[in-house]
Amino acid sequence: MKLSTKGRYAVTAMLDLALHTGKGPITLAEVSGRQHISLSYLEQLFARLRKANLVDSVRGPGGGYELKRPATQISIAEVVLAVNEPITATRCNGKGDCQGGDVCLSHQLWSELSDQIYQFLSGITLDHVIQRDFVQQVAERQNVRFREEDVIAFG
Amino acid sequence: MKLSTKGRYAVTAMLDLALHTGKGPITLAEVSGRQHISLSYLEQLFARLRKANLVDSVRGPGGGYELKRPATQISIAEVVLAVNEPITATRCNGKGDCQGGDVCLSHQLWSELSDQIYQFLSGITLDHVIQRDFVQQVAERQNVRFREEDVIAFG
DNA sequence: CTCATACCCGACTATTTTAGTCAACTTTAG
DNA sequence: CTAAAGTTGACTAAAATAGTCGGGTATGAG
Repeated sequence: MKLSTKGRYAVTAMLDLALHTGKGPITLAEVSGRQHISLSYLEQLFARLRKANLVDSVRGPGGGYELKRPATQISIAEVVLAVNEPITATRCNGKGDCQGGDVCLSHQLWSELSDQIYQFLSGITLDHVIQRDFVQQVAERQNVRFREEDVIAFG
Repeated sequence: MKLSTKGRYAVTAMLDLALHTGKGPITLAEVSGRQHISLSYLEQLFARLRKANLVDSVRGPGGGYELKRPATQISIAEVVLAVNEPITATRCNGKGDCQGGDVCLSHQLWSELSDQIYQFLSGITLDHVIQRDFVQQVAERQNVRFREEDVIAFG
């Protein structure tokens, strides 16, 4: 699992699509304008998103992209994986280069952790993020108290 | 929040330290040998880990590094943050460059998500990773917690 | 039909990050 | 003193990131 600005751009763009569903295809130009991501870079990202079956493309005038599945059915993990090369284990690529259990320990530990992060992000859909943000804004408007949930949830 | 090979190296090295506590300081040469990370690169990483108060250094012969706090008190999030520059928001760095709420939406959305990942990794300590079964439990607990929040927020 | 719109694709490039090298220096145990 | 170890800074090669450019191709509106 890898999280970088690249994944962030992809997720942001997908969230933009999710926020504007139901009005037909969205052009990348619109996304570019709204989210300030260069059009050409978006084209690269969406080429991968399309290959990963996360979006459908409609060519020609009036065309654009739309989510292939509803926002409730697309996880953040899927989006991030779609645009990122799988992380390489640099040495001992599972081939058996490394002798002794101790040497492979690092990869084992990391892969253990990486799995957990993946599982976590698999549980968050595009819809979750949009709704959370909405809640946040409403809460802000109502001048509700400080973010107590975080303390409760993760303390 | 950013996850790359750099963070992985740092976490791996810290796990190595955690696995060898109680026998005095560990030299970077040892870590390098065991985890196959170049000594010079480890030096760079540990310079940051030291500044972040995650490790203590002992100079001179017989010296090395040791965890500043017990492995149960150091989270993965701390380690990753220590070695990574904070992720930049590229445009509209909170200064107010961007007019209109719509423009800043992307950053809001991402920061929302980034927070969640950070909270998740804050809940995992070095010790948790070493005791593998524990990781599973923590992750499960937090996953459930996250979904519950959504339901509550919505309901 | 045709033309503008929008996706599609590959090559190229600048910048940043990653990963590592090298050399000089400081501290300190023996 | 001397050798072992951390400390620091300058440097660099390779890769990833974040684009740009320029030409395609499909297609719906006129």
